Amino acid sequence: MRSSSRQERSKAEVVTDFRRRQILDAARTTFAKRGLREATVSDIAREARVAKGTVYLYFQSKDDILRHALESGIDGLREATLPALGGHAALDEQLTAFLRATLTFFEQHRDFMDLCQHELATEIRRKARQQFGQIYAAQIDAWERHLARRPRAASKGRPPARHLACLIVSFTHGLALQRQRGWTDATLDEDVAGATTLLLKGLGDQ
Amino acid sequence: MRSSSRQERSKAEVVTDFRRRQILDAARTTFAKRGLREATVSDIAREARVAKGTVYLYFQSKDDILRHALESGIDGLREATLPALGGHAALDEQLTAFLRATLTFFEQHRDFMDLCQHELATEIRRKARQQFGQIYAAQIDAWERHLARRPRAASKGRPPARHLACLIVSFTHGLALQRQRGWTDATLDEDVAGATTLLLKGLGDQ
Amino acid sequence: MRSSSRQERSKAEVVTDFRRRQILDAARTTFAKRGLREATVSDIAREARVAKGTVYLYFQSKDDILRHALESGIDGLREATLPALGGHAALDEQLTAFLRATLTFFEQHRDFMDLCQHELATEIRRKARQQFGQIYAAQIDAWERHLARRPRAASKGRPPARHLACLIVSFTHGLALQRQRGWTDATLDEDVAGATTLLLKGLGDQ
Amino acid sequence: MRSSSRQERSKAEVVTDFRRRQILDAARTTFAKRGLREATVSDIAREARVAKGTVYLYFQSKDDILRHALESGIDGLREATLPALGGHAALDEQLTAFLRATLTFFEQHRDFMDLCQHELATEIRRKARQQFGQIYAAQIDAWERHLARRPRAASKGRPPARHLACLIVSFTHGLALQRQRGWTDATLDEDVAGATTLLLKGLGDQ
DNA sequence: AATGAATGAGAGTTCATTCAT
DNA sequence: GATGAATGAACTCTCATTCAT
Repeated sequence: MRSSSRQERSKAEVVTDFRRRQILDAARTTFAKRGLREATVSDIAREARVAKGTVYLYFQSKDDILRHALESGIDGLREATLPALGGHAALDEQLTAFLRATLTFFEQHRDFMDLCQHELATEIRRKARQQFGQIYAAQIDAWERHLARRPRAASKGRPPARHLACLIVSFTHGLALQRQRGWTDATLDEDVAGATTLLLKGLGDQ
Repeated sequence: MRSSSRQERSKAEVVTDFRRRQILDAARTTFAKRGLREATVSDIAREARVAKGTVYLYFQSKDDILRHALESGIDGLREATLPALGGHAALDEQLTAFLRATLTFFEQHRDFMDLCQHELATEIRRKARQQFGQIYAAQIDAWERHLARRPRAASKGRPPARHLACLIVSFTHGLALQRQRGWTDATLDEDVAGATTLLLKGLGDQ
Repeated sequence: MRSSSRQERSKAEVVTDFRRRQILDAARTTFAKRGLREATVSDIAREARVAKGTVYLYFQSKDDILRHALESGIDGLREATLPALGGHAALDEQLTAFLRATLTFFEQHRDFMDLCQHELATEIRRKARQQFGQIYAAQIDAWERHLARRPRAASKGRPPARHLACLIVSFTHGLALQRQRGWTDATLDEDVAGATTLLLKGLGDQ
Repeated sequence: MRSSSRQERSKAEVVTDFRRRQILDAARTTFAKRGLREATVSDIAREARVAKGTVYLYFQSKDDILRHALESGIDGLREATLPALGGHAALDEQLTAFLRATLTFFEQHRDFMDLCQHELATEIRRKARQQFGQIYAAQIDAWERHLARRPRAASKGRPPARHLACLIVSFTHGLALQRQRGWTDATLDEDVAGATTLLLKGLGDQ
């Protein structure tokens, strides 16, 4: 009896998780397709192939859906990019890894990142931007630490590591956006390689 | 009579132009403050100090207002950045000029660019993006021409000029966004100088 | 076999009766607590500690629940007040008994009567009111018979028994409502005694 | 110019007042006809012969409409009944005046009083009831003062004036309800006369 | 030309009811 | 028999647009 109850519960949890994910996926798609405000709850429900009311069994409101969609997306970006900066690899490998991770993430979550870039309104935008800001700050910190490890890091006439770190992150982010919007015709590999080379030389000591 | 009619007409045109500009300014402000969908036509009218009905004398719809607001903003970006790339100055001066122009424009039109980055939906977003894309393409073309002029531009082992041009534009754009969102603490001059140095070395021939 | 079937049936009937009563009690409580429309079927089911679907095994609809809840409540009022008027007691005893019965019933079924007074809508209200009307009519009839029995009942200059009966019932009902809403600070006994005295003198022959 | 502006303003105010009254009247009718929750804003708008949106130009919400409808109704009851108790007329005249005022008000505002008696939910019901309570308290106070003025008012064996005042008010209220619900066939005059006589004798000193 | 009251389509949300388990 | 997830009709409220003044 007890184990049955446990099974039941875990089954219910699985179903709930499945439904939430199903609706969240539909929401991301619909938000990206229609726009944040233009996407109606009916649209989301239709995309998820459930009734409108069902959506409200799993989320409290349209805003709640958005919050959760953002949250999981932002977590994804953090997890995709920060680990690549943790190691002690050489600068070029590090650059390549970071660029690839960022560009790949934007590529794979094109819809979601698009949404984040374009449609967040007022309150929620502030929060989301803050969270993105934290990720970028963490990326900059990681790069700063990394650059500071270089020999002659603080040699005279050289820009401080922090500033260079900022530039790396800005560059990477700009490249990702540019690619995401289709304003480029290079392959991902070409862009990663080109940017690595450029940055490597740009940061170089000679 | 004719001249009077002309005067009348031209006077009417002046008034019409004034009203359109007045409403467009109010629209940009309101769109930036409230968000694209959250900004109501009433808000815009109030900000422009005219009655709601008056707005519809000068624009066909809310979407029409947005289209015109975007158009003039995008024109501004084009005019602010492309002329800086037309000359035959040295690479470092060119880089500095371009970076400064872009960053300054984003700074001065923070609200508008913010709006363009965050809220454009579906149809209109596509069009606006296309127009931005044209500007970026023009920037890339200009840079490509510029880089191609360098001695040994196409030397072996060196990335093609077009790709480097892409990277310059991406980098600049990324930096502008980063600054716009307040995720940096460097001054504009510091960022321009730092980025110029990095790019100059990154593009260098040594 | 047959007797087993009978037993089964009667057992099933007992269970059914139990469930119906259980749900009806929960419904009365919930209706009184939340209001007629504000009380949801979920609320009622939760209060009855059964699943929402179970409610629909015993009642056809929310309205059906309400109908049955009202019916049993109205029956209660009838049974509480009419027997007190059947006897041949003296006028003062009769008055006291009637007043006490009515006031006590309202007191004990405060929630239910509250509900009846405040929330019945349209169709069902009409029916409930009709049933209340029948009770009041029966009360008036009983009082009329009672008053008509008095010596010199129809003496000249005296209001007809029917009218006096109406007044008694109105008075009693008004007093009950007043008490129910807490707009009085007298005890039930004081009100019964005071009203009896007043009516007794008011009906008196001197 | 100024006077024109004033005229304009006052004209606008008149129109606004008219519309509010128009909608409020429609609301009272609809609330009474359909029930408080069953009456939709569309119903009210239709009854008022305006569009749904128009209702929201004059009231903030459905609840706001209800609040205003109640307020004006409750004010009406207060103004209809309390002045009749202010004078120094003889007891019988006072009784007649009070009974007639109350019964007439209920008769003329049958729909509204019906609504107040039957459908107020939770929060708003509490407030409305409180306000009704204040009116009844004021009526009781007035009666108490009046009764206390009688010679031998506090003579031994006689119920205190306050209690008698309560009974008068309860009686009147009960009679009004009874009439309102159609559970009587006497005319208003007959009921006023009958009740006056009964109370006069009931309160009498003989 | 200018106004703003009026409109009504359409949004988000709730909940009585059903039905597969 | 009992469950509660799923449903979708119907609600309240917003706002782009119109039009009589």
